[in-house]
Amino acid sequence: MLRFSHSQVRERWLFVGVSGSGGNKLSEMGGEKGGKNGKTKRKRPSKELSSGDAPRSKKPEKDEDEAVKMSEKDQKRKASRKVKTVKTETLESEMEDFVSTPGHVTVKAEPDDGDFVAEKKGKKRVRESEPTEATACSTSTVKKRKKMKEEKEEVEAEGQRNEKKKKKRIKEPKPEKSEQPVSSKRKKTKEEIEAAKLLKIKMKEEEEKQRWRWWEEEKYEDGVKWKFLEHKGPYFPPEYLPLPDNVKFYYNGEAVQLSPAAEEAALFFAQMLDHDYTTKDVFRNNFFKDWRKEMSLEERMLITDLNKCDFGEIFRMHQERVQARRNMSKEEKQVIKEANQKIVEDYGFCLLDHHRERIGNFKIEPPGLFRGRGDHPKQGMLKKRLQPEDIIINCSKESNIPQPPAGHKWKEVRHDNTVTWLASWTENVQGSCKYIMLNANSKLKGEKDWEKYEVARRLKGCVEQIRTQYKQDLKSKQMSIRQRAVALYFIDKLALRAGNEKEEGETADTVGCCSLRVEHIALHPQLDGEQNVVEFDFLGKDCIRYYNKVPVTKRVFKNLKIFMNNKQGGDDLFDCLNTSVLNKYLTSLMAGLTAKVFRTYNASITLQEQLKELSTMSDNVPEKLLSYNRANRAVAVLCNHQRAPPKTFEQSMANLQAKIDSRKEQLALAKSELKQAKKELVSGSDSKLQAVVEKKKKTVQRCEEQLLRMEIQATDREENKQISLGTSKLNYLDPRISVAWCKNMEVPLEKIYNKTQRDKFAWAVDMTEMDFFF
DNA sequence: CAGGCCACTTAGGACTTGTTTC
DNA sequence: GAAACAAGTCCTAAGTGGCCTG
Repeated sequence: MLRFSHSQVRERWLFVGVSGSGGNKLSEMGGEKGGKNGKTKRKRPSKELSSGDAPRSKKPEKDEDEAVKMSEKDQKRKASRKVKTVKTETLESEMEDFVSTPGHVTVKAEPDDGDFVAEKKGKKRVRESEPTEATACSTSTVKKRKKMKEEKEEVEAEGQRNEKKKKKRIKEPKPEKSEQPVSSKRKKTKEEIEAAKLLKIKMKEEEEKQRWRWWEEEKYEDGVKWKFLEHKGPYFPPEYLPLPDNVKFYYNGEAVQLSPAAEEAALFFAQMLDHDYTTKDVFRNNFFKDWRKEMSLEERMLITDLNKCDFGEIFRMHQERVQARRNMSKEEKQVIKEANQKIVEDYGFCLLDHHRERIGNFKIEPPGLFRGRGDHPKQGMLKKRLQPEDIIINCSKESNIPQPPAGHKWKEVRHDNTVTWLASWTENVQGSCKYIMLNANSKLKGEKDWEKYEVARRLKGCVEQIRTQYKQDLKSKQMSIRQRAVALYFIDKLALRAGNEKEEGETADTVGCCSLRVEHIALHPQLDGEQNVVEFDFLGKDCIRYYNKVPVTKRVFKNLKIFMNNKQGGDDLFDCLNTSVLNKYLTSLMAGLTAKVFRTYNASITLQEQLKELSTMSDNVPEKLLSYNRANRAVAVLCNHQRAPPKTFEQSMANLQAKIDSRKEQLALAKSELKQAKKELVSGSDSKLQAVVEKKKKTVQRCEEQLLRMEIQATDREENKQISLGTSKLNYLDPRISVAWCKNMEVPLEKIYNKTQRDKFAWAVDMTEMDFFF
């Protein structure tokens, strides 16, 4: 069953699972990996993925036979493995075969105009190839435009946002949800409500006034991120509190008093006992190995088998604590909340170029057990407690340098204004760097975000040329160029990620475009009435399964056949290509162009096109919002942004359906009552009866509206079951498209963006006019 | 180039808070 | 006022891609 109504979306973008198994999450796909093969990059033992592993919910446990078969296969694959170096081979026999095939001239699926998709329905993709008004919104233009508008609209001195607010007040007599008075003891008087509203508006205005309008300022010279930076340093988690005396750990049935370090690790494990993780061998083994490192010699001598460990009492204590926290009184919760607010107030902000900016993650990550995603080889390893001695601080020389906690020292204090982080450390599980950085609504993040969309808009100007070129390159004599062309075709058409090389044995086995292996695709000359279908089945970022059946052009199909020739499942599909080569090429075509820009570009352009196609001015607001969500959803499907269906999905859907049904009954009743009233009115017209009719009419109308709203909600929710809209909204969709749409459609921005999102996109909210065009 | 390091963006799930409904 | 549900926030893992060195 399709989760998304594809008919609403152009064929080009959506080839999601015809068979219906498409897009299922497979983050916990089973299958043991073959042995570790040193720390070589890239090549890794492969899993049986493409052979049709069912989604996790349906997947049967692998039996032993299968496991044996697999390891044999793995070994063969390993034997066949070559180290991937980027070669430049000339295609000889294949080339001949390819060029001499007359087929490619008449391929239906590859019209000359370069439109490689839409032909399926005979529908032509309209691509706005004419240049947009201005690709870059320079600050001066912004200012000028703003000024002009202000004059034109005779806005008061405070600027256009106030006007907006006024409009809002008129348009939306209903206060925002959060502004609604608490349904408290006594009803507040109208005046009080009004006063509260005014106060809220005033506070908003105040906030607006304080907002740093960095987008109206000159940019710094290249590489400089700030001129002054001051902060308080990171906030450390509380020290470990040993278990109470009545809670014991047992080994082999006997109570054992553990040393603090070992006990803390035991608690980490016990806390996770109700989680699937603790049943996995890899997790258990990794944990046990690391736990033993924390033990004293005696403990290590005694505790040799995790299966003989009994964490029951610790687990129950933990459960009780969780419960107790839940059962806390309002007052107690309030106290905690206030304490947390104080911490945020103290540590959550920094001073950047004399503006107070919110820090994104000012808290040091607490110790615990590493929870990798999917089949992560390091899951269960102990994530150590960080000390100030592990932390590097970055701030201005002349600033108030943060004090380390008493009795401690920082690892280093540096003053590097070419980076955006305030503190950093090396994490012990993967050995990677971690950073404390600013919030998404900060200048540093916002400016970068804006820049990202400007690069994507520049791509719009030359994308057709690039497409023409890579279609040409499909015929190249050089294998590396052909592979580059096919990879680019996938990246552009399917919005695949670049696919950097990964260190084997260090992370879960996931791939992107350049790291695809032969086993990840299957070629079908004919499938479901389509020709030249490529079936993708692989785990991408975060072990999210990408499953898709895509008709491709004959040339691409043929090339894939060539690439797969004489290779085994575990071999790289693009053995003459990697991301660095690809990106170098892309950058040569356009400054700033890399593989990921295609994702941003295609996501944003899809949103813009979908909005244009789906939404109508005459719709009411809920209908417009449904259209917006559908456009957003088209992007999420394109980018394969999935989520686990909410646990309560079926139930809440059923509830909603029940509500719809009962409302339907109400509507029917109201209608018949109206009919009756009308009849009575005809027989004896008097003003009382007239009033009754009017009243009934209103009831019917209200019922209809409510029903419509609920039905829209049901549709929206059903279509959203396994799709996550947030990721694309936050990372791929140029906010100016949404802002302009809201203005054009007269939809309040609050319906699309919540407070946090409006903050993050403040630059776009402020500068976008109705005529914005991506 | 390869390979490592570094900085930064993108990502889904867990957890918390707010709202609605009974 | 509690339960159910939705929305919003937090958390940190997992990507991308630049740069440097040899």
